[in-house]
Amino acid sequence: MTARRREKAPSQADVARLAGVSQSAVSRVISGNAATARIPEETRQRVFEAVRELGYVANPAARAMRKQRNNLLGVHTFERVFPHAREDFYFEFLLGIEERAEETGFDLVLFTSTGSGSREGSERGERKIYKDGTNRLNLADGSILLGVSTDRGELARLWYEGYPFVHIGRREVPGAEIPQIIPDYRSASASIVDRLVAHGHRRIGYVREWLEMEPYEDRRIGYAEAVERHGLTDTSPGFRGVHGIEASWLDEVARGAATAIVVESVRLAESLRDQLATRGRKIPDDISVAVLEAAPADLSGQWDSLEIPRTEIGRIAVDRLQGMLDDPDERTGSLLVPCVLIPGTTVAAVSD
Amino acid sequence: MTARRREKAPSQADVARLAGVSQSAVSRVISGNAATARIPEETRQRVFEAVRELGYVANPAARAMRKQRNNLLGVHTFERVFPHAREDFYFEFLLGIEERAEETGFDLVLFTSTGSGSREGSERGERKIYKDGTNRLNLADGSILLGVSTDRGELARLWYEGYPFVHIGRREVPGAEIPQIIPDYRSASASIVDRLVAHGHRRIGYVREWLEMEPYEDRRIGYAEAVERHGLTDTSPGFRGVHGIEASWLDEVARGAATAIVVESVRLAESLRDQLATRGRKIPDDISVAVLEAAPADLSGQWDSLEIPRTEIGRIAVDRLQGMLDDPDERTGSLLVPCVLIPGTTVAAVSD
DNA sequence: TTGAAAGCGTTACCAC
DNA sequence: GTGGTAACGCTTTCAA
Repeated sequence: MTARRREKAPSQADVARLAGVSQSAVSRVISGNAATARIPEETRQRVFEAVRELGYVANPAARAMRKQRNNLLGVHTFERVFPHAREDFYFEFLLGIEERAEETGFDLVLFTSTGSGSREGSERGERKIYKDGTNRLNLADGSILLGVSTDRGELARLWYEGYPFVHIGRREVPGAEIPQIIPDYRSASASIVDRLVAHGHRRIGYVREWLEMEPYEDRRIGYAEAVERHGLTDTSPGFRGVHGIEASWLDEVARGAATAIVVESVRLAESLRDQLATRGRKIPDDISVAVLEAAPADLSGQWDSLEIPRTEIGRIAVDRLQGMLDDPDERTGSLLVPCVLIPGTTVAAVSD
Repeated sequence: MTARRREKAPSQADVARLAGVSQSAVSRVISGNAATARIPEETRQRVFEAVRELGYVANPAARAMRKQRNNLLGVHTFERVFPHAREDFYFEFLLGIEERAEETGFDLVLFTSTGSGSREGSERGERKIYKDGTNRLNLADGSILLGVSTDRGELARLWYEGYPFVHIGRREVPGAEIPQIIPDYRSASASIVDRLVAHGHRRIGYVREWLEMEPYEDRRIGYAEAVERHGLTDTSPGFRGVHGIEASWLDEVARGAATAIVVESVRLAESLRDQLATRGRKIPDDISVAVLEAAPADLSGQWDSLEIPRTEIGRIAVDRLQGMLDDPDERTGSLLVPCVLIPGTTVAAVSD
């Protein structure tokens, strides 16, 4: 037995010839469009036999061209997928996307060709949508976009051209209403504040990351609104717009300027813990701390934090996109996905 | 600014009309086939302008159909990718595949549509290549297959039909010479034995997993050959074909029946360590142990083990496949990739 | 230098 | 019920 030299895959025409029917009959038998034209069992059998004999399989390119549909969903990440996949950033999103794609019978294209291309070049592997005037995304019926260093101009153009896509994570693009699946950091931040208030805290502080992207904006807005709503005082640098942890402010905190602190990241929370420790203050006995992102439990306990339903968001993105494909008018509307609060061991009732 | 309602993407015909040239001229300008027919700068400019004005981008399906080429590489895993991606099984292969695909300007299709489809159904998510008589792999120019492929018939058929693919990992299919990228477990196992011998061990044992797949066969053959070559004695159950660890044999080992043991997996090595401990025997002081797979260092040290160059194998698979695409006659030949030995803390010179 | 025209493999419409 | 036939959008000869 030897592999057939790949000269030309058999086409419907070949099948038709062998079966002694017309090519269009073959098409109808294979596409199973029984409703339109019932084909006598006898003919069907002849066709199927020829198909088997020739090992015929439909040519997806031709089919795609004809039907303007591929059953292909694109996934465009603005950085390489797999180096990040382990950290939880892309990983769980993709998990959900894959699951849902499988359930709904779509294949997934990973747009890797749009990268910088060099081996050493950018470990970041920054990728562009439009490259030498051609938009590879068109290969797929529609795409899910995610990543950090999103090029807003590309998003705008993509949207303007009417290409069906959704973006995971909020991304503001002037003049374009990008359909987005957004973790609701804003409400989550507010709830965190509510929780602190419920524990009796009235003087609280905020520590922010240096990033100015929308997801952080959302946290800040939600926090600020809740502070306002509860009539709390916050004089922390983070609340005023400074990122990182200021030593002088921490001194004040150690002296009682705040009884609770909301922190944008685990990284900062850990640093905060250490710096408080050097000032003889313990979490949560002296100061309560809550984190505005997903925080794995570690040896010192579990941060009061958020669960970001990434897998679910991935699944939703697929459904949303398919909705857009089915009904091209549904090109609007973003979706807010709630984050649930994870109670930990770092928030306690106010002590004084 | 409002998103263009996606009626019909502009075609070359539209561009031609706007630019006042023929459609074929547009094609030649865009595909940049300057060699065949030099187009006057003036015309080129007119075309490009029309392209920009219309926002024209080539239709990949049509292009693919015409050129019989997609610049798409398929990745077919026989189980879901992402649930496993974290464990090192698929992950590092994909890392290499992605890297290399990016470097060579290919996109990647993940064949997810071929799964069972149900949500609850098979967490395993077993996937088939041929599903209702259609072979989705055809979507890609060629594919890389990996995973625990249960269905060898599919592999045989795929090969017979002449579809270009490579398989990562050795997989024996009667009557078909599947091009494979194979971690050289056989040599690696032999080297492990050599290493033990160099440390003075003459009575050694073997512990095998219950799986009977080729990768394990390779380890067993390599081991057996080395044992033979060195004229060693091995009376262990694993060497005779029994899987798992037999208590009665361990008793003998504790009494000195063997001074070194080669184990197929970390899982078994850990179990072995515990069971030796209950018999008052310590690794490596009393018994040396080496593992025939990649073993992460843990608290109790680093197993003497293998490094399986998975990322490199992923990269090689891409290159190999592209080689097959460039030259369809190169449909033969598998590739053996050496595994390097990782010295650890579990092999010592023989004590008696 | 440029344009006309022939496919590539499917699907879908329309006569028969 | 079935078989022509016209697209789908592109590339590539072949003439002009």
